[in-house]
Amino acid sequence: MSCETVSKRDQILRTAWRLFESQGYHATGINQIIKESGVPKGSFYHYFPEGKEGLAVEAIEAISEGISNKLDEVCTSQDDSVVAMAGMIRHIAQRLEETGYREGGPLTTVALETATTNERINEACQQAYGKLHGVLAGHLEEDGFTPDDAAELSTTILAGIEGGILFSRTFHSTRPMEQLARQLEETLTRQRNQAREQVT
Amino acid sequence: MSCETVSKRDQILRTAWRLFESQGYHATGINQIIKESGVPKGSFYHYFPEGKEGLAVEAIEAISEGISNKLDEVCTSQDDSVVAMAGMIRHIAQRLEETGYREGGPLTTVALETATTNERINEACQQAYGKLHGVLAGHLEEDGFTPDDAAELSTTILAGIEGGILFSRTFHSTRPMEQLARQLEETLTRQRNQAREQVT
DNA sequence: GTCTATAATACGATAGAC
DNA sequence: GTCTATCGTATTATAGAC
Repeated sequence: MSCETVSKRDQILRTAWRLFESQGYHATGINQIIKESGVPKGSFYHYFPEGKEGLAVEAIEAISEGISNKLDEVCTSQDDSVVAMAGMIRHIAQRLEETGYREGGPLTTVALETATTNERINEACQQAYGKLHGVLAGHLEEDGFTPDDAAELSTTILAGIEGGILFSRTFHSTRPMEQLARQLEETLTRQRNQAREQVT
Repeated sequence: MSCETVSKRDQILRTAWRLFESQGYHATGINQIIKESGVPKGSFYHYFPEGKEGLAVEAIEAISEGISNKLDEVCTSQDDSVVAMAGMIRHIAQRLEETGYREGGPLTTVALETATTNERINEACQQAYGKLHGVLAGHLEEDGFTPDDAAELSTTILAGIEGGILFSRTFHSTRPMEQLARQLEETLTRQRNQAREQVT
């Protein structure tokens, strides 16, 4: 049977994703993943013959797809990409709060843990963040920023968000994310208006 | 003998600090720490009866002291705190590059790994980041920002730096940190000038 | 394809000789 | 105070029955 309502493979992937997000890569063991997903160990290695590392790479790719689509969706539904960004940040803050500050930054911890210690996972993280950066920069361009400014701003914005996630998780508070949203909204709006003036 | 040129205790602390910084908390084992610091296992548990967790807390406290002093020093030596911040960011970028993107964000990874899974270490991280935030906010106030603005800006700046460290480490490039420095310099200078105008 | 039992190894921590 | 040998218990991964 290669198909069910939710395949066992997806069940493993989902559980792993959640655990990597809340605990990090090294603190999450295969035993915990199979226990919480209710899948026997043998099946796990049948679906993921490359073990924990292969699982992590696939989980990151799935996460990447999900959050890039989400970001694109939010930015498209709002004609003002700056307002959309602030909304996105507040949305993450809400998710952080709801989960007891365990979930809300799906890649942050794993990316840092593996940046210089696991080449395959690091590559997956680079692709994931690269994709996010591309989506955001694209929307900023559509919104009046020059390509160079949009690219540089995207980096700064994403860095702010990742750092905000770090602080909100560390202090168990949505405040850092809220302050970030307000600051970005203010700064970016001014910066964009300036950019638009130069064009006309 | 409780005193040498560099006590064994400090040697352990230093090695642990470096390994936690580059690999994270969970990926760093006691065995590796004692091996690289050249201290027998028995001695380790003599000096750190609370084991790995106690060691981490002490390492974070030592790190906190070091980077807060460094930040204070840099901000004091420069009469313009905004320029000082940009210099600080470029200094971190240089250290990241020199160490192959292994060192440069001493707390970032550990803080995320333990945010919701280890209360003692999380508290140590809160204190460390709180101290940094206080130092930075103080200098921004001296530099013309209102207390409220200074506090909120400090959060945003530190978040940007932590996120910048994440991206520079992930992409093995100083570019994210360089872009961040430029953006902050520009944005903060404008914001400060506006704040000063409102006073007069 | 599915699952259990187990291998091989590493972990943090300790006991006890010196 | 200093160090070695070792204890349980984790870990990832596999072998082999069904």
